Amino acid sequence: MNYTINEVARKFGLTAHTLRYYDKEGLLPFVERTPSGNRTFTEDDLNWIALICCLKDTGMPIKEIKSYSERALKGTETIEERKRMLMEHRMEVVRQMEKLQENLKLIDDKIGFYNDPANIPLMEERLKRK
Amino acid sequence: MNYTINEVARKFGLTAHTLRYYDKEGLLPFVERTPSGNRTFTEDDLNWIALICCLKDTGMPIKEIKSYSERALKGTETIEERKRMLMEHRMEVVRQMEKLQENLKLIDDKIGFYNDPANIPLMEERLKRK
DNA sequence: GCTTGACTTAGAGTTAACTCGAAGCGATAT
DNA sequence: ATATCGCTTCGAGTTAACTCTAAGTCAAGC
Repeated sequence: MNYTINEVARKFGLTAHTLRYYDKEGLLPFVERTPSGNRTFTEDDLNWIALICCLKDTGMPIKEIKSYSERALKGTETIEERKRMLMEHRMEVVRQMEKLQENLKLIDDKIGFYNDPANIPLMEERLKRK
Repeated sequence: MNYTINEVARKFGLTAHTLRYYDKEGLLPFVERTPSGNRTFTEDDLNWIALICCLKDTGMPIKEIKSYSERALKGTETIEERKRMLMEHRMEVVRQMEKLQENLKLIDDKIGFYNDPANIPLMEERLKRK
C-alpha cells in the first residue's frame, strides 16, 4: 500500500533527486524506510507532499517550509504557530493573485494595442526617431 | 524631462545594478545616453520597462524578453510575431492564476483543518505512531 | 583646482533550487 | 552466482537572475 520514491515523483511531476533533496532539507520529516533502507511513502505522506508543493509553488522558500515541517514534527503544541504561518502566507498568495490580475491587464492592453492598425505609427521602435 | 538610472530604479523598485543588467542583456534596446555617457530614460522608456517588468514578474525568462525586445527593435514587420508571443504568454499567465486559485484553496482547507478542534487527534505528527 | 556624488564598465561572486555523477547495496530474473 | 534494477549517500556542478567590486569619468560646488 506504500509508494516508492519514483512512484511519488511521477505523481507530483518531480524527480526522485528532488524528493531526496527535499528530504535532506527537512521538508519530509515523516517519511520512513524499508528494512533495506529505501524510502517508503504512505498516503499520509502524499497529502503532506501535496501541501509542501503547494507552499513551494506559491513562493514559500524551502527554509520556511522546513521550519513549518519542524513545527509539525514537534506536535500539537505548535498548531497555533503553524496556523499563523499559513494565514500569513495566504495573504501573500492573495497579493500574488492581485498582482497577476494587474499584469494580465497590462498584457491584454498591449495585445489590444497591437490589434489596432491605427497604432502602427506609434510602435515602440518608432518612438526613438531622431 | 528625462530620468536618471537611479530615478527609474526607485520608480520600479529595482536597483541601478539590475537596470544595467537588463540593458546589458538586451532588454532595454531604446535607452539613449547623455553626452557624458550616462543612461537617460524617457517616458516611453518607462512604459517599456513597465512591460518588461510585467513579463518578468509573470515568469517570462530574461532570454525570451530579450527576443521580444529584439523584435520590437526590428520594426513593424515583427508586430505579428510579438503579438503571438504575448498571446502565448497570456495563456501561461491564465494557467498561473488557475494554479494559484487551487493552491489558495488547499491553504484555506488546511487553515480550516487547524481551526477545527476535532481534528487535533488527526494532526500530521500523530499519523506516524508505531 | 579639489572634492563629492552620480554615473560608467568589465567581470567576479552570490543565492536558491535544483541536478547530476560516482560508487555502492539489496532484491529479483536467468 | 551473476547481472540488472532501483534504490542509497555524498558531494560537486548547473542555472537564472541578480548583486557587488574596482577602477574610472564627468559635472557641480567650495
